[in-house]
Amino acid sequence: MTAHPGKPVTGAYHGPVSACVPSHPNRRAVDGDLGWDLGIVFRAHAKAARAALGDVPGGPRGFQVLVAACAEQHGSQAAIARTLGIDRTVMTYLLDDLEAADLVRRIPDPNDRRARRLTVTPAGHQLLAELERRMAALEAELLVGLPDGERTALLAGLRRMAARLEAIDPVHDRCDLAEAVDP
Amino acid sequence: MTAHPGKPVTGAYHGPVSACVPSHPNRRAVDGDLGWDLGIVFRAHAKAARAALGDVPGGPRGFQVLVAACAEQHGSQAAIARTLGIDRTVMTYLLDDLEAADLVRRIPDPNDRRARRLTVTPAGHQLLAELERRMAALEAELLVGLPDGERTALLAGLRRMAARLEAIDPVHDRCDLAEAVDP
DNA sequence: TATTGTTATACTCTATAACTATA
DNA sequence: TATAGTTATAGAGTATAACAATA
Repeated sequence: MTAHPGKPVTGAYHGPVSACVPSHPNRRAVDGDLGWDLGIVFRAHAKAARAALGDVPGGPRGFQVLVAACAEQHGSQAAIARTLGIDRTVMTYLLDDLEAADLVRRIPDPNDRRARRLTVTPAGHQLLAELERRMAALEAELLVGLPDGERTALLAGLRRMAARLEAIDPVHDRCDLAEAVDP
Repeated sequence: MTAHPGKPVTGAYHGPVSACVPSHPNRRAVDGDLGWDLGIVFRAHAKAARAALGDVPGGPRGFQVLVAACAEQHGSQAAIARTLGIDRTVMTYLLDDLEAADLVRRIPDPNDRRARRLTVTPAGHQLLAELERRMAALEAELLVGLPDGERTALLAGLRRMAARLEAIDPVHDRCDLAEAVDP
């Protein structure tokens, strides 16, 4: 079972840009305080996801690994770790638990005896289907209250933004944006 | 100076809803994988913010406290901690550093001898102005590439969503959404 | 020499509880 | 009894470096 990590993104933070704070009188409502709203929405999603995936071995990251292992059939640990932007040492702990729960299996790569290919077990596929239902429900629940038009606009905007950010600087080391910000 | 916290939200995580992974062939592009995109955008902002606010005593949270203390003039530590959703023990460490840097001051509340009111020093105000410039630049930089229409739609959608989530369950303990998600 | 996967260690942040002093 | 603020302790999570096996 190991002692390892599991769930990242613990909790609070992120910053209001305007000189005031949400629900405060002199808050600048128009400028769309990206950082603050983003933080609220992100944390709401993260918290709901943690709750919904609580029984999955590595929590949300275990789920991610499951998803990625399913998508990249027989990818190596390292490949999948890179895809997800998680450290390979963390991947080891994660897989220890996922494998112990019979959700994935590490199979020696015949072509490269250093590597191990990941396979999702039948139980893994079954759980994955269940988890995706949960996540879809969760997402729908989060978006309740947004008119259809706004909802699609929001999702489209987020997708485009995410795509651009990924293009600039894939997953892990993302350090470019800082330079653009200079006194 | 203390040993204290500082920067939360360390790094990776958050989950793709679809059975696949970004930039992977069989990814469902239309459903707008909220969790995944949200994670990318959030982390990009968080990382840029950490870099931009690196010299501020508590990092992004120090900035937040500064902002809140400025908005809620002479609010008590506890009040501001509640506003920001940070623990009062963390607030202590944060303020130790902010006060040591002469950015805020703890002034005994004459009406309640247990409480201390926070005041932003002149140096604090000056720094705050500078930081807000940086944060605005950062936000603009993040949104580059989004057509004007999409940008306002995205910000509006985020704001509405955040407002609703805040109404459901203010800042800290946000545990309702989980119930809506049931097999 | 570089890479895959593993393990061990140290460090950072957070959560909890205990304590003082007021109310 | 409850609250404001502080302090100390233990825990979860991360990052780093070192290692063995292979390329």
